[in-house]
Amino acid sequence: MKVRTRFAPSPTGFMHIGNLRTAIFEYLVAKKNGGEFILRIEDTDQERKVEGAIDFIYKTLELCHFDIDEGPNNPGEVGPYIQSERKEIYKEYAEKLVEMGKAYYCFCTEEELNHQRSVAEQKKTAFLYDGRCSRLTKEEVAEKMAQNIPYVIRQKMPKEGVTEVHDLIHGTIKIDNSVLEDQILLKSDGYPTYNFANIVDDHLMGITHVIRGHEYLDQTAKYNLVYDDFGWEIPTYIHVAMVMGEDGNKLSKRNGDASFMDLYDEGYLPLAIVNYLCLLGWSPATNQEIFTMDELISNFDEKRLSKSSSQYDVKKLRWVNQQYIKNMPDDDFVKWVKPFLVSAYDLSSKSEEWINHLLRVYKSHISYGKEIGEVTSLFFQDGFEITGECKEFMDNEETVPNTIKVFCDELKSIEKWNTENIALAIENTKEKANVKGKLLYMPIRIKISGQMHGPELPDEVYLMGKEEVIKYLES
RNA sequence: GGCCAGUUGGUGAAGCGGUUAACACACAUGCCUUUCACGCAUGCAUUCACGGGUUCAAAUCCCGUACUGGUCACCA
Repeated sequence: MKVRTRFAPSPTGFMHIGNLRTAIFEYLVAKKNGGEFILRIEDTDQERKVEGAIDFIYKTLELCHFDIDEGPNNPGEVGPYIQSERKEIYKEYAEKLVEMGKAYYCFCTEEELNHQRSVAEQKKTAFLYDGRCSRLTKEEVAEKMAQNIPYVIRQKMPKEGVTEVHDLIHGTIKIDNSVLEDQILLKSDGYPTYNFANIVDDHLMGITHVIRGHEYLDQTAKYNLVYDDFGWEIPTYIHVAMVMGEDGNKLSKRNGDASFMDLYDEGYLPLAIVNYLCLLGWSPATNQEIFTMDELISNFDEKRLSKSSSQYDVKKLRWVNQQYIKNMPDDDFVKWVKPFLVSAYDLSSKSEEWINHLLRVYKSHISYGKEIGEVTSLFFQDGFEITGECKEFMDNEETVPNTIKVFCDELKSIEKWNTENIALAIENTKEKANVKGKLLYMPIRIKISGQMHGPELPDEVYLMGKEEVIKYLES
């Protein structure tokens, strides 16, 4: 049987990093087995629906290089792929269960249930729906229907025994049936509950591996009971451990960097994010850490997924991202970072050539796109003060004034402004001023930038521009 | 509160009864360099949440305790 996995997000216009990680694992399981990856939109909660969210999901998955074999925008045989368009299907299946005697109509109102719930709470006992509507006679049901009393469809759950859940990484889990409530399959608005829609869709769409967050593990017993009632084959379950925030708590939207788009906007490369996310809760059999998508597919092994949750760590993400940056050809790098520089500074007076030179110089200095702004700030500052260590150096070394004077004269005589000639000017200064090492470089560096560090001096001088440098040297 | 799962250094983790407890990030130090970054080198868990048991031998198997997380909706 062909392996089919699915990614089933809600259309909220927001891609949480934990969700994306689940999608990655789903994608890898499918592709590793030569199977198919399906996108299904779970919008049974109409209130949370956001305009354009489907395109947003497609865009995100495309950025991450996931090929969607079937989905709302590229349907296959088993559509529709949007749950709100499948409303009738769920109703049909729910009613089928009623006919089979495995489910029943329930006319209890929410108020009644809430009341019962609060009574139970006062008695400090767990509340489970008592199943009173399952005892309604055919006639009573017909009568209530005729009166148009709103109803839900509930599944009859066994009251005794245990239900076993087989999970690929957790093994067999046993859930006591006595804790299971007669679950609602179809809501009074005619929409299915999330769980029921999931089961029906997964079966009808031929999903073979259900990969989802650990928080669904307990609920899986309820799933199995529905599969059993229909006589459907239960899929392979893989419950992946959750991702925690850097503070050890669950990731939340509040935490800005928990969003894929936020990371993307900050200049993290989608494939680097995917790569990093894979390493959270999964480890390859070898020590390799940087993978192409193809390598990920061939190396992935769901049996090596971790049982315990892991913490999101930006520092490691930065490192992974840096590896990707390092591996980019220079031209690609320039093309990619430029927008981040553009959004940080006004570059209207700068030439294309200048910008490219600057970006190349800083390629090994940044670990994410936005960092380019911080790291190049000395070329965009409006003047500076020489303080602290720098001032101390300038004041205490006798050779400083002369070195600067000599270098300044050398620069003035340069005809073609390029790094080679600047390097030559530095060479000449070394001889004429008879200084070398720190005493040669530092005075210049400090005088033109107010800092003791920066890129290679010829590059720094070059990028600063002749006029500007001479202005600082003579000040 | 009931139930379910998890627990190896600051972080991600390997480990599957006998290893000096891999590897990576981070951190520290050193080298390289005019400096920063890059790169390179070295160091960083006497111990695997804790307590008991099984065994010649336990991070690895069993039991209990603690802690963490999840779950108990006409939300997904």
